[in-house]
Amino acid sequence: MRSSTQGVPSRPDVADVKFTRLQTLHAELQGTAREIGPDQLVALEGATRERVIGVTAGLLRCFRITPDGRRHITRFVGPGGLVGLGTHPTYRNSTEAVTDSSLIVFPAHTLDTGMEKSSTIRKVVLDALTDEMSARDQTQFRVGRLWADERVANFLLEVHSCATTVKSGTGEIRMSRADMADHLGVTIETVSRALNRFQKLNLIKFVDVRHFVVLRPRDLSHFALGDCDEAPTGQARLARSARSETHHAA
Amino acid sequence: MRSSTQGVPSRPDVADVKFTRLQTLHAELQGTAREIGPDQLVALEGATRERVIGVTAGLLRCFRITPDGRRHITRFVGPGGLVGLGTHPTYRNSTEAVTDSSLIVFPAHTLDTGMEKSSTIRKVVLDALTDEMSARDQTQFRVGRLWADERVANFLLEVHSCATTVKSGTGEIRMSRADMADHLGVTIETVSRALNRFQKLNLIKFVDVRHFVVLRPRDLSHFALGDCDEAPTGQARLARSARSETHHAA
DNA sequence: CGGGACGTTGACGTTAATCAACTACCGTGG
DNA sequence: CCACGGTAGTTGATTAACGTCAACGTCCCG
Repeated sequence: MRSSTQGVPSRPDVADVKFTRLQTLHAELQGTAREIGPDQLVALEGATRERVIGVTAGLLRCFRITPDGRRHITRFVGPGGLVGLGTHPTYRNSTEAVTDSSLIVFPAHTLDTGMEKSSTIRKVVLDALTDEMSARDQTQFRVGRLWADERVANFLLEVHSCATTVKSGTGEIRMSRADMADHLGVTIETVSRALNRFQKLNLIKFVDVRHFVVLRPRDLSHFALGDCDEAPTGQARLARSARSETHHAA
Repeated sequence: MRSSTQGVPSRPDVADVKFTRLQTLHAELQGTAREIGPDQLVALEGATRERVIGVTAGLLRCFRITPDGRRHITRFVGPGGLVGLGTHPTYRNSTEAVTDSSLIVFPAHTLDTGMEKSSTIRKVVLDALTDEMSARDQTQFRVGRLWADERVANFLLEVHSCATTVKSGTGEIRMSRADMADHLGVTIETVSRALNRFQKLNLIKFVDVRHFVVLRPRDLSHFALGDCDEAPTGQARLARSARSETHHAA
């Protein structure tokens, strides 16, 4: 299913590293496999955190819904990702499948005891938590300080770096426009318009509604500050509230 | 300095729990104390993560700056809070003091070895990471799916719950409007207008520019969805993108 | 061929950013 | 003591960004 089945992985990219972690966990703890279909619920916000869930294939979304019906998708969890880590007694987000997905389920207490006994498991869990935190830094920044177009561009690059089909360089958007919108904190219309604007600017090209090719990666990342390979050109505007000087180091 | 010095804490609120954790860590690892003043740098984004920093007094901000000068404050870290946890080799945010602060500094490797040896330290670190993650859920949601006024209200309630002076019920805003703005993803003007609007609506009253009393907590939390004690009244609007039905449980 | 989910596009209205003036509150030095 | 300047905060006018409303297109599955 992945390049790193047994032997040396050819080029250990991020997905491979995460996937190996999950395999390690499975080897040590003997989780139980499980298949689920789109929109099936995996964890409910507020419910007792009885299970930790690993994703081997497919995609999950973690989300919250406000009393008035707004949905916020905290994160998407793909292959190698874990849901339900930490010591909190309940799930802090609901989680459901975006697409058909394969899971490995671990009872939460086996993780707890496993961490006491095995330094391998300790490392895996800490690394996974650290990764999740890094991802949060990125998404929080994206939603917190970028304009709508920039959010979409930034997300697109994330999708592209994670999910590029090996042969063609084609990125796959595995979720609906509504999912993207609820993750990025904008409306579906805004997502749609941003994407089509990018296409008109020849930054990307849509193969179909869910598959795209990045034509001009550099220019696209100018929109996507923070995932930058390069410094931005000049089209970005200047914030007033940033402080110019930073003081003595600790 | 805090209610839980040695004996049983009178009423163990969130701050106390966190503070006790930091004390435990200090007792086990013998960190070194350190005092710093406003705007002094504690950690630099991208630099090697050599130290883990605990806060005993004051307030820190963790932030990123874009190439074009926008600043995003990921989080504020108050007493009991920790900066630099996890296994990532570098800091993922810069950190500096908002106010005069007292720190305890641990070399990162002592945390690593400490977690291998001591299950107490393991628990402390995991709990701290879990707390940080919960806080991220909250801030990400706040910035991701709330209108400007709602963000300010939500943040105000967080400040109020964490930092209320015991005697008077007065909340203290320990950072500037610019800090609030860069955390909430809005401008200083918008923050200012929101606060003054709340005052005109008799939801809060400002003692001075940094101190406020919540006059009508319930009505204020209606603006602040997610931190709600109650369901919202009717002024909030309905999102289209939330799905009505959730499917089978796993 | 009809219905429904999903996506796109356009017209319009609201929100919040921008620009700009102004006030309040320091600390410093005449 | 009061001018002076610098920082922080407020307030108003204007504009840009994006949400809302609505129509329409496309694809899929019956």
